[in-house]
Amino acid sequence: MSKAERTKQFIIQKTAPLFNAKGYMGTSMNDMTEATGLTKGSIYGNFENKDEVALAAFEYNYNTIVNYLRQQIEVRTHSVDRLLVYPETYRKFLELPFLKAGCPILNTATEADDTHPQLRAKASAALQFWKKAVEKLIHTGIEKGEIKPETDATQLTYILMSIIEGAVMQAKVTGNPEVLKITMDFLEKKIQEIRT
Amino acid sequence: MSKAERTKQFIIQKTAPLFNAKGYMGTSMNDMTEATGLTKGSIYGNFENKDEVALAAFEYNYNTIVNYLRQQIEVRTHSVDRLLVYPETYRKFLELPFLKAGCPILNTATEADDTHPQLRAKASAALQFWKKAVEKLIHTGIEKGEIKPETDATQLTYILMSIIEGAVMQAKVTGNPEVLKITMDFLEKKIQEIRT
DNA sequence: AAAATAAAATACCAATCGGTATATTATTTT
DNA sequence: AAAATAATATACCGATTGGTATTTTATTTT
Repeated sequence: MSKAERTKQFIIQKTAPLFNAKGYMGTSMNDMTEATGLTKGSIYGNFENKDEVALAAFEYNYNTIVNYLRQQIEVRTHSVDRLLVYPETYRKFLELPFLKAGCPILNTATEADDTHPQLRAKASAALQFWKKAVEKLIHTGIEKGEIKPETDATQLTYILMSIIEGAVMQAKVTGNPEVLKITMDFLEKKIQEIRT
Repeated sequence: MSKAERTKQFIIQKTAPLFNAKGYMGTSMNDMTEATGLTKGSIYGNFENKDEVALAAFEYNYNTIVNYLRQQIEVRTHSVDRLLVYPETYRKFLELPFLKAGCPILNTATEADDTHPQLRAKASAALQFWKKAVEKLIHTGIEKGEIKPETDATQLTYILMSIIEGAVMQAKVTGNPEVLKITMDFLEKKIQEIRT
């Protein structure tokens, strides 16, 4: 890895939490130089513009969560236990350092949907990816005989994703984890119900 | 109503859609003069600063939805039918002009939770108000014998709110109403189940 | 180690940001 | 209608925005 490549990664890693907490519009070049300790010239030597950093930062934030979830899922064998990783993770999201500022998909989607086509596309693709991953988990579970074959995979997937995103938004803005506890309890029960 | 009061309302009405679509940071004073046709001096003659307009705009956006929902609820008599107003409304939110840019609570909450304490507080209060309104609808339904007395009002309320907000976010950013159809179908079934 | 190259810092740019003092125009009140 | 007042427009402010050309400093390659 060249010096440039290392610096590039360093900039992404240092600015990613900023973009997630303050948004694209709310994060200035000055914020970025402060967070990295680098000068504007250095940042622009490694990135074309602010957009490019923001897009890379979203990718970084998103991958951090995906990697965490993937790791948690991998160590479990039963498909139902694997599905339970989602409510178990988001139940405690306020304490997870990389989720403290909330879900990057949610944050990016609401800011960018009417303003930033490139970021919007990335958030949209992330949702599609998430949906397919959960659906596959359910289908594999059915094939393995661990999940009831009559389970509506698409419906359960959409319910899981919607409840998580909606509850995360509420818990974050109110500072009250109650909604998280109640909805994740419900989601866990709903997932347990499809066990064969 | 004085001229000043009328102009104030005019400014709020014209800038409110802007704040909902582009956010607080994304809406500039220039955007506001363009949307109103007024000059900066005129806006600052009626408001202390941009913050005050943004707070009033949120209130306006929020009240628009509350009034719409209240009106839809009022014309129904049965508590279950009243609850069904929520999934029925948000199922078609992409077509409702005042919801085209998405839910103002969702948009404001995700932008302001880490950046703008005043807006954050308003979004938080709006959620609390919504929660109490739905809970009361359920409790009244139980008292009137229209809803099963064993219904967990708080749980159903949180599920309703979370699913709606999560599905709205997804439908908005992907442009695909599928998630809305599936989750609102589920929510309607879930509401029908508590009918006595 | 010297030369060549790559990366980072400095110093600057025009444009836009939110905001204001003052002048002008409408609207009320007398 | 005149005078007083309220509301809007004009013209400006310093600060900050994203971005760049150039110089200085590190890092590679020879």
